[in-house]
Amino acid sequence: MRSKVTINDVAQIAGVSKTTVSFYLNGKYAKMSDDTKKRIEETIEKTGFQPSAVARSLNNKSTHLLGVIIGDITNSFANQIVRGIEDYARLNKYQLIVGSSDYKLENEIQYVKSMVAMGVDGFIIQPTVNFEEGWQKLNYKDKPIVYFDSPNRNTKGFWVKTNNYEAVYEACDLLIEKGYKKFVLVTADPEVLTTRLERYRGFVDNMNLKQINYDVLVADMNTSIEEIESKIVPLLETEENVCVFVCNNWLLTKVYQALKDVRHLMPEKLGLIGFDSLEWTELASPSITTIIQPAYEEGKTAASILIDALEERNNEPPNQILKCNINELESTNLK
Amino acid sequence: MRSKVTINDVAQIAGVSKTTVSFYLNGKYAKMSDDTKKRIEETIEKTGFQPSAVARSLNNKSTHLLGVIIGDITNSFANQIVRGIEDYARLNKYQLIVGSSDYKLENEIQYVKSMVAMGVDGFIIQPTVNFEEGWQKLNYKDKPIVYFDSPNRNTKGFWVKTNNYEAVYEACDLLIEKGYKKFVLVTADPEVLTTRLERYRGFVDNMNLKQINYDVLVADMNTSIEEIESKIVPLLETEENVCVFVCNNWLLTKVYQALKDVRHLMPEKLGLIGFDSLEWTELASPSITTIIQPAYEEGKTAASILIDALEERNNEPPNQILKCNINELESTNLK
DNA sequence: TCTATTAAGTAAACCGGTATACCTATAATT
DNA sequence: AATTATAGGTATACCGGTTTACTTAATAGA
Repeated sequence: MRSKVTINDVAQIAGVSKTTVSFYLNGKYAKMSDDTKKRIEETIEKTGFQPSAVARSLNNKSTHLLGVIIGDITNSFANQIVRGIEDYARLNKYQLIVGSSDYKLENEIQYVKSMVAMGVDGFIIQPTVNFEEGWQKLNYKDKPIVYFDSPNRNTKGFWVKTNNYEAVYEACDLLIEKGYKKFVLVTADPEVLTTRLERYRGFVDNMNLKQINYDVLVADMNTSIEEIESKIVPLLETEENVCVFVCNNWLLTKVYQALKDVRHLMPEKLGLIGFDSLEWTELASPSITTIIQPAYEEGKTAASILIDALEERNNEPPNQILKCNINELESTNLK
Repeated sequence: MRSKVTINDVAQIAGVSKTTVSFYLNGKYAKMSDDTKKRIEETIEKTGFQPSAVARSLNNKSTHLLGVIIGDITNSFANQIVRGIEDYARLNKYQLIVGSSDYKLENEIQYVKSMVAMGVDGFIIQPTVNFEEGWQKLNYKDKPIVYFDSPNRNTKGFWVKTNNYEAVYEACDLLIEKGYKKFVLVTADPEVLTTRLERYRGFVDNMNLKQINYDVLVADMNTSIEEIESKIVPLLETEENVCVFVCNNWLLTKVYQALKDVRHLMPEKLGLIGFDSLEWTELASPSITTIIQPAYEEGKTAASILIDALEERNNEPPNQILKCNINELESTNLK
């Protein structure tokens, strides 16, 4: 049994050449009588024929496939982005191949290679700092690429980002005004991601300018809760109005646990602010103030930039900076 | 400038026929002198040639692409599953096309169609109740498919599920032993998903057998927090040791909010148990006991079943039931 | 010395579409 | 009546690989 019906089958059954069927498929009805058109239509309906995108791609060069490489799909920020990309892509008849790099260059490169082999039309990537170099070496000159949060100098490179520097800077303004005196920045290695670096700088610049006392605690996935605890809790004995500023979502969870024994001091003696909208930040008591990035919008925007580039619509300046919002809740409500 | 180097370019530069290059690419070195082999190798290295997976797929029929359709990629259970699939797939040189159905049959079908057109080798899907019918109608006899949590009667259909019935049954044993006397089951309509029905039965069977007093509260997305509150809180006046058993993750969030005013009664007068590992359940105070499904493992298992089927390795019986674990935390810690 | 075998390699068909150039019969124009 | 235009349609090359059947020269065996 033939499992798959092809354009040849349709042509034969409808009694026309495959050229005509191809014309029909592409809406080129000019050279076609209404009768022929109807016969083809019926044959397709009857056989359930669906043209092979693979065969199509072979001459088109376009697969209508987008390569999406993010750090980790289980991260809520990342998956909201992906969902944004997906929704926009679907409306424009594109599909997504998705890969998690675990923030490692080698994985990014591996995915880029296999996605190119697969024929993706372009890329959307949340890159690690050295990605640009690796990308240049690969020399895929004709594949457009959109970066998240990491402007690049690549000719064909577009980007979308959020105003990390300003958002953190302004949050610091707010917190200082509220009356917090001593700050602890908790961040993952700022040299790995542009985002982290920008947030770090927004924080440090503001602190230095206003001559506020601060510590920086660099942590990673493997840093234990206890270690974080030991770096923060003792400060509460010697300092007034401490505020902990956590620079990404997965670290916030750790810090929240580390503060277990001193949570009752919030928001007066201890403030806490994090990044991104996690389900629990609003449910916690006290609820946690966070800087919210418009992740879904970022995804949508990235997809629109890429697809516009692919289809050579250049309606608007491509690169965009989206604004973060501060969701002020109880954890920083010092009066 | 030719942007993409093809097998013909390699053949020409290396001074051999493309047949020979193709043999090289596929590791068929039998008909090849060491000298030729080396020349091809060098040419490929120098030109950065990468064979087009699209062209390959056209005769192979295999694209090494898996179609993954889940309810919503932003749901933590779903994205853990996807990550599990991804990791296993990558090791086996498969890539993923991912789509979110929003739990709607029409979207599932739309994705299935476009993924088939794209040439995916098989599917992994978290199906809605009527999916099976829609799938049968499409009649893609040769596309293997793996279902989550919904055994099917489709010849080519494989599945992975968790032991919902047993997990709930055993959790009830534990809670009863702890000393809870009166139970309230909060569930979404059990007739809609197999998963829900199994959990419901595990609960009811145990209660009936041990002749424990229980209520069942059926809620949905639109049920208000107040309504849930009004059904549970009054019980605390008349009953001793009430335990609320919530049967899925999004309902747990609602119930947790509904219990806001009586949370301090936990775990003594009021117990609370939920489903799935939500980030906040461990962070809440008191922390919430949940039954945890091995989502990542489920994804991995699904991928292994599918890929085994595709590569016709039939090492082990394909369908699998994975075990849930109870993560006992403070909310049920009655002694 | 003559035949059989083998090593090394290639021409060409094919996968399922798209696109170009070409064909033919009829209608319209001069 | 002869020429041109047009409607309707097809043959064929091509995209970039894989695979089958075939060729040729060198070597081994009898």
